[in-house]
Amino acid sequence: MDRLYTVTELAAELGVTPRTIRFYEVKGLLSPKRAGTTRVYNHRDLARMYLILRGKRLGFSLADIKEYLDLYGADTSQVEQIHLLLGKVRHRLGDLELQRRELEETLSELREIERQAVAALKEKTGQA
Amino acid sequence: MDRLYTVTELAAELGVTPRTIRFYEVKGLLSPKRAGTTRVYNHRDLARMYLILRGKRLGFSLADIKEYLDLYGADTSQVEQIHLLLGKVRHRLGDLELQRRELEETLSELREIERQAVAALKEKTGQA
DNA sequence: CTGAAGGATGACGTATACGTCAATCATCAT
DNA sequence: ATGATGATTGACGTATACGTCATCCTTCAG
Repeated sequence: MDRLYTVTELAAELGVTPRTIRFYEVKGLLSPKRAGTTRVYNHRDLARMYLILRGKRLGFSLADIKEYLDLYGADTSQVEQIHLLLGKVRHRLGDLELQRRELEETLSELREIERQAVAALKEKTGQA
Repeated sequence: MDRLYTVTELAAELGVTPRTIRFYEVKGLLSPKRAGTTRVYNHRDLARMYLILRGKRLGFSLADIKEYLDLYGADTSQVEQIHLLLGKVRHRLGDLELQRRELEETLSELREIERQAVAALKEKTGQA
């Protein structure tokens, strides 16, 4: 149905403040249509915001995220452009795969701590 | 061999600045011994720094990381303490597992973009 | 027509995570 | 003894990512 949103509505939808959304626009991450001076967001803007927020949860800076967003719908009209895109995509894939490895390590360490805590608990509570 | 380090040496070892390491101390993430007024770091401090830096790469704040570090070697002398620890560990495990899911999503999206780019390239370069 | 609600644009403030610089102090070789 | 080297403690500066007004416009119900 291609709903339209004001900043406030979009913000409410996403659990952020309007200020945040306007800030992202200043930073070049969004560029909504305008009805006069009023910002009007559509489903594409909403989708973009989801990507941005996920990027943030993954610990990326807005600058990183901007580059990442530019990978979607990049210009592939010229072979040169595609090569450039591939380079960037693969670089980012490398970053993410490193992050995943580190995440896995951290997860196992925490699980080990959990295991030890559970064991200690069993002992203390006399469940020999 | 239990080497000892000055701030500068430890910083060089880790690829950060001495300022960073001192800053972490102010924030309560490290507390090296002193020889007079001079900070002296050992292998445990080095290991702690590795954990801190990994935490940063995963996008956590220093405050988060401090809490995380406190999970290692937490006081498990009392059942109550263990329960508290388990709660914190499991909370953090939840966070990390969410992050992993989001990371996987992002990875597949990037791989899809990569796939499309490669396909477009094949077409353009006439490799029908 | 008018006033209240909502949106826009600055401008300034704040927390985090350091960088940079100055002044001081301790130590070690010559 | 001394001066260069390296460490310490402030204090201030900076980039990122917003929060918080204040002020101004527009619009729309009554």
